[in-house]
Amino acid sequence: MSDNKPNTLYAQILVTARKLFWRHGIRRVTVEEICREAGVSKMTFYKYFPNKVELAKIVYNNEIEKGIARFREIMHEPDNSPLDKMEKILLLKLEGTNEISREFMSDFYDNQQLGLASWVEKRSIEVWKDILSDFAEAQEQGWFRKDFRPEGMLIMINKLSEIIKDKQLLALYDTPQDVIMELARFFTFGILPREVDSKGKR
Amino acid sequence: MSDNKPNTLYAQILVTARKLFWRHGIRRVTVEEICREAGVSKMTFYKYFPNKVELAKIVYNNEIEKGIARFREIMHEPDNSPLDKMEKILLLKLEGTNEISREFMSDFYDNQQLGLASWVEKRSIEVWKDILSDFAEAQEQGWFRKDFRPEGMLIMINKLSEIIKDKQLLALYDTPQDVIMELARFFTFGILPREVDSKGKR
DNA sequence: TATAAATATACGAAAAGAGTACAATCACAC
DNA sequence: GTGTGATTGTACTCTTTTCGTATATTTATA
Repeated sequence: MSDNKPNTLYAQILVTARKLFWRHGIRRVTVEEICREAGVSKMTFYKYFPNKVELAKIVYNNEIEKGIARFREIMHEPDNSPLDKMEKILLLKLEGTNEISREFMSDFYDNQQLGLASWVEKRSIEVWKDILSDFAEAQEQGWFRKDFRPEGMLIMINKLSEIIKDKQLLALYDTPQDVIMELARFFTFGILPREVDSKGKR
Repeated sequence: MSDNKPNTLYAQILVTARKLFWRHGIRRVTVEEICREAGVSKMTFYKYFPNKVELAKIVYNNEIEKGIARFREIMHEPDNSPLDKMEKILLLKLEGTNEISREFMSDFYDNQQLGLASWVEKRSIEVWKDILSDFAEAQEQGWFRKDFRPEGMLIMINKLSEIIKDKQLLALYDTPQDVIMELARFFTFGILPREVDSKGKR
């Protein structure tokens, strides 16, 4: 029924909605506007999506899934050293490929009436589990210290991505990439099992 | 009556409105939102401004005036060589200090009903005259070729500011500033009266 | 304490947005 | 060509949002 292949009307609506939601959030964007921008009639919209909020959920889900995919890719790439992985994950954050627009998210949380906040809550627990299992796997393979707790690491990664954007810090280095490399190095060698320490060098 | 000094409620509303209009345009922003963000009651809003559209006009005017002021400053600074002036004007454009948000402007033009488009039209003719008189003055002082037409130059400056942002061009130079310098040099020496050519060097 | 300024709340009127119905149109297989 | 399903455009109702104002209350200040 709902053709989610690219170059379909379904997809057109989806990318248009993402673009608009990203810039202005959900509440500021109207269904008619999405239709106009996507070059699609309102009837077609309601054929594929029940309403704006459900569309927003789908957009959100797609984005999360894209993030996870990229993340998993990095984690499972065998040629990556732990240092490489750390660097790439931080880069992912920095580039914002993995980041969801503030305008978008604040609408998710503000409109409590719609129950979006609790929905995100539930959804992010699933994602969390997903990512943690990846870390656990990596841990079994000896990528990380046995007693290292992945939960804490995820929180730190988020904190780190804030640090990366810090202007004062940026002023100390030539490029954002340099900051990332520095942080990744600093971070990684505090996590690695001692025997693997040497492997992390590049 | 309408206290337009900073740190007044009037000014608070103005800067808040500008911020919101800049990001989302006029139609997406509500009066109540401006009030909430500015920490001001709705009654106070309507004390100082008749309505949202008039507020938008004031925001627009202020911005234009700020742009003209900076422009005039550059044009009248006696220590500036023509090359310097050109460079600084292009820089002004690049930094976006002088640029008005697209979201904002498109609302001005789209809502034909409100007559904003024609209002902007009228307003920009005045501004145009203003700037052109500055150029004429500069021309009398021998900054430019006698047969040079300032109208064409303004159009070219706008075109140039687009060129500056061109990514392919940026790739050829180390920094945007380099592009500007190059363009300013190129542009200026085609405009100067021949006798002044040497003065333009730096 | 008097006075002006600002706020909070509530309200009716107007406008915008959501979602649906239906006839007209388009695209394409047969 | 004809028929079929997908898509559009228009028009409409119903709901929500937004506007602008009225009124009573609070705050700040001289």
